[in-house]
Amino acid sequence: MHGADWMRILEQAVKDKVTQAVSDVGAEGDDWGYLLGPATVEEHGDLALPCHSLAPILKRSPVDIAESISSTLAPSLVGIAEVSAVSGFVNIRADSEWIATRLRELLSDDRLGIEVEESRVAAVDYSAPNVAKEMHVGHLRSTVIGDAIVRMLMYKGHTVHRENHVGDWGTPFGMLIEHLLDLGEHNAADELGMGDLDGFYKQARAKFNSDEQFVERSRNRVVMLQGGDGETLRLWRVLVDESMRYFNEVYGMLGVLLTNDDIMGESNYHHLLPEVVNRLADLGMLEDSEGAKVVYSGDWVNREGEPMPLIIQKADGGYNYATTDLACIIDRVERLGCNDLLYVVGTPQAQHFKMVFEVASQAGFMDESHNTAHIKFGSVMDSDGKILKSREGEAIKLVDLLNEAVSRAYQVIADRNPSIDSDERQRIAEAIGIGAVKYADLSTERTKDYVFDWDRMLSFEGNTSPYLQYAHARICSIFRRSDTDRPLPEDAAISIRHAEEALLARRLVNFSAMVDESLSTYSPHRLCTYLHSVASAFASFYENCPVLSSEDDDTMMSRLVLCDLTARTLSTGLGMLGIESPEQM
RNA sequence: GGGCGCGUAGCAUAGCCUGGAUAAUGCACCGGCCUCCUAAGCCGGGGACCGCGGGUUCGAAUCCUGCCGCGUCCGCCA
Repeated sequence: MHGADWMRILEQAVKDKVTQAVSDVGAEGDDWGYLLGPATVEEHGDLALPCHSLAPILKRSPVDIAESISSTLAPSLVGIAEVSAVSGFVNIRADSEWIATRLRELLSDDRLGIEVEESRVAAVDYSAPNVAKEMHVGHLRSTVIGDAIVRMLMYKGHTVHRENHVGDWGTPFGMLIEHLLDLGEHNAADELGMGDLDGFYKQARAKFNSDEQFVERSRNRVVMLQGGDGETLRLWRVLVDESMRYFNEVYGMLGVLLTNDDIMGESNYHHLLPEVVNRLADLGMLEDSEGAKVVYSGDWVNREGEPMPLIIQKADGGYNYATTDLACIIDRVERLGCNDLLYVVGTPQAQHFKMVFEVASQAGFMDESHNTAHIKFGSVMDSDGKILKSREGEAIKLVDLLNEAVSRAYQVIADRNPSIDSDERQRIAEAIGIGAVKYADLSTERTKDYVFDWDRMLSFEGNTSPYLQYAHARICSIFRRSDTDRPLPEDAAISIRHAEEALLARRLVNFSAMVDESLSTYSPHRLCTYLHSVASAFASFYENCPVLSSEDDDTMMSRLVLCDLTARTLSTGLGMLGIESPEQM
């Protein structure tokens, strides 16, 4: 297990010696190095080697073996780590001096140890709001998680295509366009531009459910839209543009990277849909089912236990979302040259994506060199344990949540730090309020459902982004008060003497490993957990190890190094999560 | 009915992929700490049959299996 703390650099430094020591005690043949892992009990050390599985091979007790290995290993790790044996475990603890040297390396490294990887090309499909529908808290997850993954990939040196697969096509648009006409184009555009998407959609839906004439008009309008009627397309464009204007406002508030350049709505893949059908037909994969063209793949079955197909083209000639998703794959592989196809989409679509990926592979739209991942996330539930849907009318608008978060943050700053003027206060309130909302979503394991809790989203205490930002701001405050400029001298002397210094130093040295762990599993929450542990270690250090009033200049400089690295680790880490790090709060 | 996922202190979560020592964190609760670098904080404390039962293993929250509960998906919506 590689939890919140995994001292990868120590593992790399000692691995060969450990393997050697194990074989020296007689366990030859296999490579037993894999037994080496993070110590689960912090007091025992940084790394541990459990010797129990060697016992049957060596015919000795684990305690005995651990002691043998320990005494062989200890001399070879002088200057790196201390070795001890406790109840069948060999424990390895990095020397303070060795860690100090690692810190000095980080001090002069802008990337804080995070390596640039061989560059891949990735498409990250995320956010994907629906035109003329309100963005509610359910959209937050995809947008925020996707954005964090994009930032991590970019930091690691990959080329990333952000793909905002906006719902801008399909049968509802007949209804929406007719409603637009009923309201009067100008009025409707105003309403949409004001961000009252919910009202607009619900009114349209209500008419559709009660007015047969309206239903008829809507149907006709869909036909005109799909037939490419000029005026209809123009009206459709109004809906899309007004909605996008509103979405961009929300993106701006949220501080995500998405812009108009990233919009690749469903309508963009229109021209590829016949191509999908043709290619599948040429491969002989298409079968007829009551007039529809479908692909049977895998062993999916429906309610009746019959094989379940992926529908490619409906009997009426229309296309399905599966077809669009296949077209996307063609586009991303062939036009964009992507290696990684990542979809930040809710868990309910898991089966759909499995089927789509399967068909795409079979059809040769992609091959073994392509990595697909459905980065699924759980649903936001209401207090009854039911999935939260905008249609139900109870869902909280995302903008309202964000505004509330900012105004609460504004109030807290006014209470705690009245010296900050109101412009600056507003700017900081946005960083803190928005950060808190994003962090609340990012910090929990993404596949789990959770019940929406207003207070949870708006909390500024405990494992929240304000806690991390607070640590950062305190450090900035220390530097403001000191007469030492950053960046600090590269040859600064570092000495780790107190327990609080040692704990903080250990955390700092693990940053790059934790970033890699977080990205490799597409799990931003791991980075959150790690950053919280850094901030927490800093808070203890801050209380117990005075910096500016240290006993001597060397101690002060050493502590300033810890402060500097902590601040940079926090701001870099928060930056990957799309959260700002104000210098005061 | 079948597929997938989830179940860890009062609440909310991490740990599960890759098995290891006393199950970690936050909120809430109890007790301490601001003449001292920002108390959005720190220090200490209580609180858990890791859903239930089997199995594998020297060792299981973690792997396998059965059951229970909840969620979600299951052909022309996306």
